Amino acid sequence: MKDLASAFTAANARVFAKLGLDPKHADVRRSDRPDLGEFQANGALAVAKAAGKKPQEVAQSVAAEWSATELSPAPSIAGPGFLNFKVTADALTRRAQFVADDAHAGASLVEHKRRVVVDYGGPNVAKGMHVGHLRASIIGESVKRIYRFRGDEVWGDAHFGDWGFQMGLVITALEDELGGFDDEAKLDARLKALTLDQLEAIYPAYAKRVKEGDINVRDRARKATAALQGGSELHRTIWKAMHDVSMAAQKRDFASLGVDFDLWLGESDADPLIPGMVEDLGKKGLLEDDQGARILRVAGPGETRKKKRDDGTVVEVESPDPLLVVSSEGSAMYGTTDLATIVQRMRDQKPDLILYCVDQRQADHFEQVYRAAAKAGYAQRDQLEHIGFGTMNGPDGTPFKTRAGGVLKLQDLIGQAEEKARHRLKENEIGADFSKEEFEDVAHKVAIAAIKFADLSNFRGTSYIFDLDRFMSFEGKTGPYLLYQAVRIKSILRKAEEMGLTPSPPLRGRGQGEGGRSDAQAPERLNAPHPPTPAPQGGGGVIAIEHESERALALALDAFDGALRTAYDKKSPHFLAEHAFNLAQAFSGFYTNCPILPSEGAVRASRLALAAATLKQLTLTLDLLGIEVPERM
RNA sequence: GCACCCGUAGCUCAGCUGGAUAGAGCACUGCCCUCCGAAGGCAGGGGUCGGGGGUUCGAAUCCCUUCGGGUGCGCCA
Repeated sequence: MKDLASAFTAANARVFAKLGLDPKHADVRRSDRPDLGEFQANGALAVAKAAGKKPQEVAQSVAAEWSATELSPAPSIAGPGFLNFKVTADALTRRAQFVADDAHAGASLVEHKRRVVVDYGGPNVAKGMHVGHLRASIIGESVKRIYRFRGDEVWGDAHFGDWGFQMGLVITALEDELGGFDDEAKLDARLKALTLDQLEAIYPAYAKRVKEGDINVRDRARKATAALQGGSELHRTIWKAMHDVSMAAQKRDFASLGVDFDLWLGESDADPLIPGMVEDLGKKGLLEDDQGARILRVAGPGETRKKKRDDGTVVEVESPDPLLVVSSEGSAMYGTTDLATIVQRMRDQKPDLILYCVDQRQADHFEQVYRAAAKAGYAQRDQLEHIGFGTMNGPDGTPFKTRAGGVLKLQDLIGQAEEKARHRLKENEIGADFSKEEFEDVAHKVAIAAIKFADLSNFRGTSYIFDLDRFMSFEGKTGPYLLYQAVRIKSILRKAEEMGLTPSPPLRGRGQGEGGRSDAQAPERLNAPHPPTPAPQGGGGVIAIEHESERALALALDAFDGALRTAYDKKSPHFLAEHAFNLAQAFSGFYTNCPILPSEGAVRASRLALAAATLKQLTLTLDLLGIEVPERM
């Protein structure tokens, strides 16, 4: 069953077609003038010009043709030709009942199922997870869930940063620490004792030295990089130890964030494909020698820009810059690895689409890689898409730093949020009767909900200011508020059960007893087959929409599919975050104005069914954002 | 220097394939708990949508220009 806006649009398109008007202007959407109608169509104005008629006349003929539909009475005309619709109680009730009975809460499937790889997270072997990885992980996880939920076949890939110059740099640092790698036993012992904390300390120190012009370190690190990529057994052994210790720590961090991958691959996994790929690129005549390196030009004819050189002179160069495929040291660069990863994915997953959920600042880089892939025939340009996002900033508006100026570790950030959650819970006298385990579990869920919702309620493309106090507030547009609303409904449904009231079908199916599970189960739930037809209606909980607040709630429930489709099309979870908040608010109004348990008979059954449907859809929406709802809080 | 992104209420942000009176949260003011969780609800004040010009019946939205902020620009990833 279609959502109401789609049903209206389809019906309106038929009317347009019948009148000889272009149906593409027939779009009907939720009204932004609720005083005039619940849905609106503005197409009469646009189409009037093309048809050489007056907007008012077009609107009148459309309105006249509409009179017979069951969806709505004939629309009213306002202003120069706006059409305003009000849904019939019948149509709205049917829709609400469908959402209540549907295992997917009214969400539609994609028309054409695609195979999609979502590349996100992007942790770095030599750097622990910090706040910089937060957005990539949170947004990517949500995009992955949204795509999967709509019916695509989806692989999430962590794409570890475990290759390239950074590895050579850390190996060089270790060489200095040990005074060389000649003593095998010493090296072995050192590798066994290696921790991620140590890697985290080593890497920035050496990166800084190179950045400050230590050519000796730079050249040794480049040689070490080339040796690693060249298959040196010593270098591979050291790399493996670093890789393993880092991977274990990263997996723990992802788990606590509620982020999970189908593929735990890294840049290194694409390395075996590089020699063959470089050879192939050479054969295709795409590579050129340039200052000792081999490059692949991706700019089209006439694509140039001006560039300022270090000496101050300005020259005209091609744009985008060529992709540097092989460095003058003979090693593979970032772009080379990314290109090889495309080859690998096309071979293994055969995706129709690869989404890269990576910082917006890398837009130019991906443009180079995508163009190179298209030129080489590895993928079509429109199969590759960069889902860029802005930075998470501190109060000063620049990328988030700790007070000391360093990066904040992910675990410390989560810990801070949990601490605030504990305080808030205690302040509100929640959880006094909880076991320690449940209390900690709730605090963790509240913390994660706060962090994720704050991130996902902003459009991904823009940067936002991180303010933990604001995010952790239990009031307003926050994660904790949404959890509160969901938990409040759970509480009502529990009471209803205690009163011996027959739970309606959706309550049994999903709403109750679903929380408190591990994160690992979330993707599995979303993998559940999407039923092509709604589940049969149960005996209890027949919905009847009477009160104005019930109407508002039903309209909010109906809007889920539209929000989901927009989030999918635009790869922007914030449309779903917005929906979750609207739904929670609509429920709150309903809760205030329409007593559920204190009412009786059919009214109570209907309201219970509405509450259960709301919980189901709210839980599902939050799940698509990667947010878990506790049983109580 | 060139390119891209952003500038909307006191603050944090939506809206931007052009459409009616520009929205939300916080903060502020005032109401509503003998009633299912008030972590709530309702009402109100608050805006030259950075400035200027243009296209259009109609511009926060499209084009040009200007100012302010951010980011990127081959041997890091």
